[in-house]
Amino acid sequence: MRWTDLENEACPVARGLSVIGERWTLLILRDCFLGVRRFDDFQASLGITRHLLADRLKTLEAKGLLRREQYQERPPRFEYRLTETGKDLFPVLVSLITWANCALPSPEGSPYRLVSRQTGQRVTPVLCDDETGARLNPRNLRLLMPGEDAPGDEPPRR
Amino acid sequence: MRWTDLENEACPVARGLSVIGERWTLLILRDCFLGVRRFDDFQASLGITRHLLADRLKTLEAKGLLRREQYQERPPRFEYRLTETGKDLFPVLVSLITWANCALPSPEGSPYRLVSRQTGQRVTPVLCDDETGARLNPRNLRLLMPGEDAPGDEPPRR
DNA sequence: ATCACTAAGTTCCTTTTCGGAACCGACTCG
DNA sequence: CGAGTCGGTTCCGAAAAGGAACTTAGTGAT
Repeated sequence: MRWTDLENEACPVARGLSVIGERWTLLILRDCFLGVRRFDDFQASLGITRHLLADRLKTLEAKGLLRREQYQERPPRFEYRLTETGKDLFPVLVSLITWANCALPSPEGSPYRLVSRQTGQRVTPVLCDDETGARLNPRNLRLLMPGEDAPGDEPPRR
Repeated sequence: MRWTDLENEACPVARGLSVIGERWTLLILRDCFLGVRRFDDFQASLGITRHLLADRLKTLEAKGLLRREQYQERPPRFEYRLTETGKDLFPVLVSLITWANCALPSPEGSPYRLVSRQTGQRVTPVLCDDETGARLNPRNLRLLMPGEDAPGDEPPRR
C-alpha cells in the first residue's frame, strides 16, 4: 500500500487519514474552528509556505470539508469556511486536544477553552455510549475485526 | 514554523500532531488496538516500507506511546505494545472512525465493530459533557482562544 | 554440515514532497 | 504615480518516502 492509495482502503482510519492525514491539514482545520477564513491569515497563523497552503486548501475544498466563498468582487477575493462535513470533524479535534493536554502538557497550559454556546460554561468532553451513557475508554471497549468474536480480554496473537 | 518544530508549540493540536501526525503513525496505532504487536505483522498489514516502520516504531517508543518488550531470548525478539498513554488515544481513533464511516463511507461498509468488554454489545460512541452528560457537537460548542469571550455566535473576522 | 526459513531490522538508491523566497495580477488608496 | 493588499504561482535545493536487496542470529529438516 502506498500512502496516496489510502482512500481506497476499506478501513475508515485509512480513509479518514487520506483526507486529514497530510502534514498541516488538521492545523488548517483547527484554525477554521477558531474562525480563520482567509489565505493570508492562515499563512500568518501557521507559518506554512504559501505553496503548501494553497495545495491543502484546494484539497480540502475538493474533499468537501471546506467551501470557497467569494466575499468581494473586484478584485475577486475568496475565503474558506467549514462545510457540515468539516464541522463534523469537531469530535476528532476535541479528542486530540484532550489527549494532548493530558499526555503532552505544555508549560503554559492549554491556550484553549471549550465552552457551550448556550450557557457559556466550560465543558469537559468525554466519550460515551449514546444508548446507555456509559463512559467509554480503551479498558472497557474492544475494536473488533469482522471475524473476531466478542469475549476474551486478550486479542489473538496473530 | 516548520513541521518538525510542532512539539514546541503551545497549541495542543500542534503538540499532538508532533507525535501522531506523521505518515503511517496513526495506522500503526490502529493495528496496535487491533492486537498487532510484531514487526513483520505490522509490515504485512500496512504495506509500509520496513525502513519507515522501524523509524515510526522507534519514535512511538521514544514518545512513550509504545513499549518494546522482549518475548523470547536467543534470538532476542521484541514486540510492541501500547502504553497507558498510547491507550489514551482511543477516543481520537474512535472519533476518526465515526467521522470517516459517515463522511467517507466505503462500498463494503466499515470493517470494525466497537463492543463493550463487559457485555459484548456494540456501542455507539458520542462526545458528551462529563458533568451534564449533554451531547457535544460543533453547533453547540465553541473553541475559544485565550482572549476571546464566551458569547456571540459568530467568531471574530480576524 | 548444509540448506532453507524466520524475525527484526539496516543499507542503498530513486522518486516525491516540503520549505524558503521571490514573483505576479488585479485592484485600492493617497 | 507609487506603495500596499490579497490570493495565489514559480523556482529550486533539502528532506522524507518508497522499493528492493542484504544482514544477523538463530531454528529445524536432510
